[in-house]
Amino acid sequence: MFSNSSKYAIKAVLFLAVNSSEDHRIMVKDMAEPINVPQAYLAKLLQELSRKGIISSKKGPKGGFFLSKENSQLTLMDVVNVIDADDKFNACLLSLEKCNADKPCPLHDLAIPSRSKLIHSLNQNSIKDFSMQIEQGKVFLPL
Amino acid sequence: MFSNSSKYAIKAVLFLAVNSSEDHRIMVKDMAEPINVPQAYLAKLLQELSRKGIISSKKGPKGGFFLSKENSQLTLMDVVNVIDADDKFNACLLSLEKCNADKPCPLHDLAIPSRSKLIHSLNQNSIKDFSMQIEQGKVFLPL
DNA sequence: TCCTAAATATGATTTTTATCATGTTTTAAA
DNA sequence: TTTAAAACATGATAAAAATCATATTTAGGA
Repeated sequence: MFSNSSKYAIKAVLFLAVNSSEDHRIMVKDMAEPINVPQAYLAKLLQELSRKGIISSKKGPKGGFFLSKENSQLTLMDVVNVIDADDKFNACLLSLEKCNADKPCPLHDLAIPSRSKLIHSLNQNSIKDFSMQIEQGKVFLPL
Repeated sequence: MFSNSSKYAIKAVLFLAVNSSEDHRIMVKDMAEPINVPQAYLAKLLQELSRKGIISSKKGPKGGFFLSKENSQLTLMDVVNVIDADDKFNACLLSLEKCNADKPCPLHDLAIPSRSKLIHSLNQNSIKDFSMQIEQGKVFLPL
């Protein structure tokens, strides 16, 4: 479903949402282990997310990564779209070009309703929404 | 969701379900183009499916691949499991080892109900069931 | 100002997945 | 019994994804 990189990105963003702030930045080396992602790979990912405006960063001593107010209003779909193709979620399960509601492939009607809820949630809920769920103990980050 | 190989395998099996029979076998070269899969790659895949007992084959002139009665009673999950890991569908969307109903990750409750219908259908409906749907014009194979 | 700590940029390596190529075995039919 | 058409087996190559390494830039603090 998600590429490895996307999973890492989601984990990193949620970790920042819960643990960082404008004036409490977090360094790569301090989040790599907690979220269980290879440090060098994570560094590269965070840099890309930063370049694309999904997360914020500050260089130099006392620097690190964090989420701005604006950042945390973005959705997880925004995060995923940095890495995976935009149409990933709309593509036919069998990758058939001509598959659509009129001429559905054998898996179409099983796949579409299945995914629609997930897609909707990824698109509607902000990162902030997710971090609130975490803080309320409704969901967990055993990352 | 599915690996490329799994998609190819599903397409090939459904094609055989609709177009082949015990005494009308189909050669690799005659199905590669219709289902839009590289011939050499398809050959390798079909051989693996055959070895694992998912499809049947006959060597030599007038040989080819086909589905036996028993083959067509198998499910698409059986097909997919030849190639992808068995637990692919139960794995957490974020690949978190400790994610479960008691301590769900932020995507858990979105993912599980989402996938359950698909998984159920892949497990319950036989290949024959799918080929009947195709023959009844309910779904299509614009492969 | 200078040193050091951090992100940044870039590229190399490894691993996995997908694809291609080629020789071997089986079997129907001439 | 010979030939040729098919699957079968195995390995080589290519492409993509994941991972690692290293030099550069920025900025805080002594």
